Amino acid sequence: MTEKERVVDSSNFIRNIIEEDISSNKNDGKVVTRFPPEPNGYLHIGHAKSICLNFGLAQRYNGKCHLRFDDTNPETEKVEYIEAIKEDVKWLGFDWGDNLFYASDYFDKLYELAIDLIKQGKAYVCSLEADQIRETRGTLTEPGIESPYRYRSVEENLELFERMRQGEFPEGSHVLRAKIDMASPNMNMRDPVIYRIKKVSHHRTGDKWCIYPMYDYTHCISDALEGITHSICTLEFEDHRPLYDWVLEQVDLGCHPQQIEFARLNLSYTVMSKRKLLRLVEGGYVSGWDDPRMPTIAGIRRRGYTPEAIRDFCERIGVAKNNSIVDIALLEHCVREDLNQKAPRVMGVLEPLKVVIENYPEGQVEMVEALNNPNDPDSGTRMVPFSREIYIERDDFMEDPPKKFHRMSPGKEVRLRYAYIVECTKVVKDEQTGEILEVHCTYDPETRGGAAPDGRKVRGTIHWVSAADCIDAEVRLYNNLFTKENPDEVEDEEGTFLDNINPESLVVLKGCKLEKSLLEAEIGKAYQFERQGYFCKDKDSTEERTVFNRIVPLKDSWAKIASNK
RNA sequence: UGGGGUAUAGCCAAGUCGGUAAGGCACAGGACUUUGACUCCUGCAUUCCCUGGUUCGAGUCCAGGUACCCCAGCCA
Repeated sequence: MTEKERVVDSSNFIRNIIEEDISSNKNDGKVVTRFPPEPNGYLHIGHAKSICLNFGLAQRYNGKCHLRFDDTNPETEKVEYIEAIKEDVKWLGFDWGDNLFYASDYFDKLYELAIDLIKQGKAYVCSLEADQIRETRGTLTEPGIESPYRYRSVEENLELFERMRQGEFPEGSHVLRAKIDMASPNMNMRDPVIYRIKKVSHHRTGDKWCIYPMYDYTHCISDALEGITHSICTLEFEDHRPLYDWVLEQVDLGCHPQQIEFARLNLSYTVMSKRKLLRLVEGGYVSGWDDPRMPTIAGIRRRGYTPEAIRDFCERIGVAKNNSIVDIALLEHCVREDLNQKAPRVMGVLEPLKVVIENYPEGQVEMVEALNNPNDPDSGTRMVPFSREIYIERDDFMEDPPKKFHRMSPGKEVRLRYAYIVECTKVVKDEQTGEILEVHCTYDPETRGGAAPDGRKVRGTIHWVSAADCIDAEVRLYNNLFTKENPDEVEDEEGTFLDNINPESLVVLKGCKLEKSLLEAEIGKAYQFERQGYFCKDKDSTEERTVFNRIVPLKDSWAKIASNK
């Protein structure tokens, strides 16, 4: 383990539990976890926390982590999601090996065990309608009322359940319920439904079944069948733990995993629930599940975030039972830290301003040598064309600059990175509007490469691109999707999180001028545009059109100073 | 007014047997700088939700409060 890794290697309560279990030789010292998504949507960074936790624990303790699709509700699930989820888990850098499972693999066994429960008198077919079941469940403060069907004979239950399976009854006419305690203060224990009739075909089992088991019944048994030792889930399942344990005690599979709950991830300035994410997509507020502003794994990947950064982030946020909202700045920090190490540097001008170097020979082009990554001595150099007409960033020129402005302004010297030291001699403006059209400079031929042989100090260094030798691009700048740390905080009662969408979450820049070497950039590969941020080519790029995404901007202490004025 | 949880800095979060508050992010200074980036220094909780109690000693133990989150799907 390197020094850096040790820094973020902090313990958490789950690791403590597992370490105690290992030292007491519980489960023969083995650790088997699982990541159990329902294939009814795309994964987001909250799932990444769970994936990193479960797979990470397995790695750390030489165990295994299964990928298991919790596919018990065919109405909402699709194979398309299964494929997307697998891809996301792989992209994050985890490997389930042979341990790919589906709850639907266990439908036969689950059915068999349900019959067992009936025979034990622990489950019964209830013929109440859905709202009758709801009405008799009681409230948070009042106990429920027992179903009139609660004491049906074992024979009758067996027969009815079999007929449910055969498809003899319409949806909603009967369910199988566990017989526990209608007066339990825990609502989950008030004779929960464990099987319901759904006459829909399943994406894996086809039309074999028309009854499907419920989560509470399925999940614990699936865990036990797979020999899971630690079944880690989020806080809202804490109330379900007694039911998890109850089911396993009744069926006795010789394995009783321990359910442990932790707090799900919330991030500032974004939303994480499947429902809200779906609304953003369906309402056209974003371009799709992989819109680079989305906190989905697909969005994050397209944006250019790296799996390494995500894993580091998940390590740093820790694991606890506290409801919390993590500052998105931490995620961005992790992305910058990772990209700073590996992203090749390049020059790109986002909002171009033409500069003419008056004393530079017309038509001359010379190649200047630039470092690919000053922070990585092994990254080598590249040659960048320089000529009489170049573009610089509009922000890097001010006709009448404030005190600490170290960039280009009339009469002041500034360095063009890797090229020459220049001095602004003239500003050309539109006579009508006063807009600055171009700037003229002279260069000092003695300063090739940017060094001053006489040792004179030049504070500012700016990036540039040769006008005749650059590519035109569209650059998409992304900002927080919402204007509020907590998007659910709305002004008036009628409002929703959608009212807090940041109108500047996407800013499209056209006519950006990029260093020619970017022509061959592969989609998704991160580059640092020096002094700007990290960018990657977007999949929307074509032969005719180059599109880059801004992954994350560089920190900008000048912007802070300037905005304080 | 039932049950289950959680409270340590602006945001995360560690804190085993009670021994005198880790770390990261953010923020603020400074150094360095051919990226106002990076890196490097420095600062940032006399106090752990509150009130009592036990103790030589309490974030840790005890008692009583308070605040917030979750639960009444034939969703997971």
